[in-house]
Amino acid sequence: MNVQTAQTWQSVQKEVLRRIHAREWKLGDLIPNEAELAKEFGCARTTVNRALQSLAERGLLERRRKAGTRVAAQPVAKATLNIAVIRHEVEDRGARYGYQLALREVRIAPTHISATLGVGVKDRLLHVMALHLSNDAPYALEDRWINAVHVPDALKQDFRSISANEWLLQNVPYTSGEISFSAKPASAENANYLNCPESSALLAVDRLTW
Amino acid sequence: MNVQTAQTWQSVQKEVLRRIHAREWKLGDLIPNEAELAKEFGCARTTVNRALQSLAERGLLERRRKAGTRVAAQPVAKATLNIAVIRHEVEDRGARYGYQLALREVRIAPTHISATLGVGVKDRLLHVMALHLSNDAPYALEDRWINAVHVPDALKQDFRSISANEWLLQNVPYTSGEISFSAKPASAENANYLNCPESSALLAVDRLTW
DNA sequence: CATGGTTTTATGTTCATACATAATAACATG
DNA sequence: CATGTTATTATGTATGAACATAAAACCATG
Repeated sequence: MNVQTAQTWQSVQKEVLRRIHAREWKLGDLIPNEAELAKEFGCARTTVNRALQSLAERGLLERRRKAGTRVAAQPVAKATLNIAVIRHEVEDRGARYGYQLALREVRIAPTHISATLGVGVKDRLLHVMALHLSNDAPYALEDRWINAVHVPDALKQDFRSISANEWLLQNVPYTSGEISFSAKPASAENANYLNCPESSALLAVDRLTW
Repeated sequence: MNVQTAQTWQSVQKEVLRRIHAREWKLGDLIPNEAELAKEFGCARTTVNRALQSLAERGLLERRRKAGTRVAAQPVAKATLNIAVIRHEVEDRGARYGYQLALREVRIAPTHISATLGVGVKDRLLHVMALHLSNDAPYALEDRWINAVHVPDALKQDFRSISANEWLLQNVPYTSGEISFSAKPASAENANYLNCPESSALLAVDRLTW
């Protein structure tokens, strides 16, 4: 009953982490309940609760009422990645940012787009394509479909001086979405915009946001 | 002073989110302090604190002692992505998983590797290359350098039946790291292992974990 | 022995209070 | 007027007590 003093929830968390790493508590193991840990650490249960909850959010612990807390059997590493505005991405590297609108139209979307967005095949969407430049060299091609029903203000924007990427982030802070990464060879159209050889390896970031 | 009842920290969070989205609080705005919000919502400051802290973690609010809380001027969208074991990735898609060790050696790493890992140029690292198969087709090529100083047990593993990916996750739960995505054309070596044309577009996931 | 209700238990959350801490603002002092 | 010192203030955190809730375990009843 290794009583310690000066407990903050971070220090409790640190100790719990240590035990997991040191394999005192192995993967899948049930760990002592909050009350016991509180007694051992000499702090309030609330404090232990805060520490464990935070670790559960990170995916290192799995907690269920009544069942108790166990070390995640399969510690799904959760990474948080910061999705920045493309302009900042470029500027943070010390490069000069440039922006160029390539296309802006309101039209019926291709079926695979309307299906993914969950809109009717006949619904009109705002379609914007633009080039982001880093030191005048093509950096990224933005190809975006915006549902005008949810973002009516977007129709008023011409996106000639500000990118949809940045405008949306400033005007429609979103809270949830999906992202997927893939690598694709450059299509003829891509190659044209990006000024690169056809079928070069491109990083495609598909986003879906609400 | 819109007093409400039945406040949970989630409901407070929801209301704060609503105000941000409704632009009652605009980007960069200073919002009322915890005590005021608590009074308005008719709950304890602790509850408001919990709600705001969680939103700050998500990157929607910026908080500084004494300075107060403001809506993030640049709402850096933070996405949490789950890094699964490759085997599960494959199996979750209903495919048959296969694994094949291609190379296992202990050697001095190339300078760009040792530099990134922050080890001496003469330090010996465990180098493992392996192929992950999905329905017998090459799915991913794992190219891994392990610092034997930090993970001595890895030297005892031959990685012939379990991948380094999975073994490490099970035996060395890590807590922090970096990930970067990029697209690369397949090198001759890659193409050989993955059984694909040279210079096809590959998604490269560079990880650095402690 | 299946089934449904009841108890038990571990986590989830709220609250009031108290004190800690960082950072700004106000002030004083040379 | 620059510079260092001292309040002031908003967030950060700990605590014990209380009640909520989900889920497992137990038990009775047909």
